[in-house]
Amino acid sequence: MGTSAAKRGYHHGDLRNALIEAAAELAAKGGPESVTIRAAAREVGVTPTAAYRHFAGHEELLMAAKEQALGALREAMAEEVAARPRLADPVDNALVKLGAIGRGYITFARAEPGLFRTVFSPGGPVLPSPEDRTGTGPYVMLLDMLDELVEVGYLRQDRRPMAELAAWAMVHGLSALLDGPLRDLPEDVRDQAVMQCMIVLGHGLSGRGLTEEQEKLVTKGLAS
Amino acid sequence: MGTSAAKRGYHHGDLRNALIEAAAELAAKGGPESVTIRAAAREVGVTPTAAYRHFAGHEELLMAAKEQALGALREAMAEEVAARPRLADPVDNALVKLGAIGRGYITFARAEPGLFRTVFSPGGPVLPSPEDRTGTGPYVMLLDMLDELVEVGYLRQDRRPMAELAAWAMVHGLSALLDGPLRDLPEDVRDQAVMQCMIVLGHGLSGRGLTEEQEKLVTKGLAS
DNA sequence: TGTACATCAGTGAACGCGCGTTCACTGATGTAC
DNA sequence: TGTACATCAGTGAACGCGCGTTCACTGATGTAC
Repeated sequence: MGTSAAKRGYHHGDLRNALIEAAAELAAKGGPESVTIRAAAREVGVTPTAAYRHFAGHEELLMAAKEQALGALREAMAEEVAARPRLADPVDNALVKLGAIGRGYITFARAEPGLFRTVFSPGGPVLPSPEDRTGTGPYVMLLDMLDELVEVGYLRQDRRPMAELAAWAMVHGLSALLDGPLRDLPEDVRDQAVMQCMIVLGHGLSGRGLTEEQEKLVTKGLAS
Repeated sequence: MGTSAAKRGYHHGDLRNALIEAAAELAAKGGPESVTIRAAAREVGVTPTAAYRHFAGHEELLMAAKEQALGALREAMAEEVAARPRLADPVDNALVKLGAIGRGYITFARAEPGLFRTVFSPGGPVLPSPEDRTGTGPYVMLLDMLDELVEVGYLRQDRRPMAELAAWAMVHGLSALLDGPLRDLPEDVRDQAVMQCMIVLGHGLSGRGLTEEQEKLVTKGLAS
């Protein structure tokens, strides 16, 4: 028999994936706290005990939900990037990518707050090691885009290190704030805020605002 | 009798505050999920029922813990700012403040992850309304500092709107990431990341990196 | 100054809830011969 | 092709846990007279 067997009778056929899907739905609705073995089993129409045939325990199911949520983020970002036309000017093209990546991230966080929280809940996935640039994860997309910014001459080589962290921080921070203390902001103000943050980030990556001495002041605040 | 009465015998004397303090300690140790009426009562050495003399229910205690945590953040930031010497050059002075505020925020998040998470847990405090600039809250400190950056001529008047959101987003994002996917970063890399983010933010606020056309590319990705 | 009494601030027992997890079990499946 | 049997994937009942919350209560406090 194939894997086409839906839930019929006693044997489910694909319970593991059904539970993962249910877990992701729970996460989408209520965040990571809503992901429980009992709730997932209930959703699928199966006894909680049955879940233990496929998962060692609650933690393993939650991990699967986190991966699922991360996958959804990846897709959302990739879509946003793919939706942009390729521009002739290489600098322009790279800057558009920067905007697309940021927008994809922030838009996802707003559209799927439960999943977004799930990805970044305590004990979530750790930064992939720098060498591991295989795959098409969100982080890798970001790294490639920044490398491109260097190649086209917008981002100075010596400013490339850690640029990904600054970009990520800006975009992640705004996403988190819009789902937190800024949640009551009117729609149009929110949109403006997103644009403003991307603009500040764009300017900031260029490194054309501060003198070297001023940089020291911002980071240390000790020298004169 | 004064309010100096410690927990003696049947009557506690200051149970409400004792419970709030216990709630804050629980939050510091285990984040907002650890704040329960039963645990707080246990900590104080009192029956859970007693707490209902002073709080309508669990939510009210949690709110108190959030306020407590926010107060701790405020103090940490104020201390960091106060620790900087006043510089003669007004631009330099404002930039130092920028760095101090950011560092205070990020340092607090790292030193007290439980409290930091509590402040920003779902249902946390909402952004104070723009008119309400009384008090010495973290947000007000930020607004004042940015106004100063305008006065001294570093930040262009027309870039002032929403600059606070960009600054907050950068600093908040890094704080969150360092407690999340970046938690395994070695100490020195972490420090460098903090500096890099503050530098990018400093450059970014100046608005001297992108042309107007490039700004549009980053925010829209549609024009040519 | 002493005493009766209202009020306040706690106790102790109990409720129902949803959770994770384990146990002995049973129905369904597939395979060796 | 048919059948015995091992194995797999579920069931159903139960456990203990910590939680929020409510109930009737009681010890301590302070105040009117």
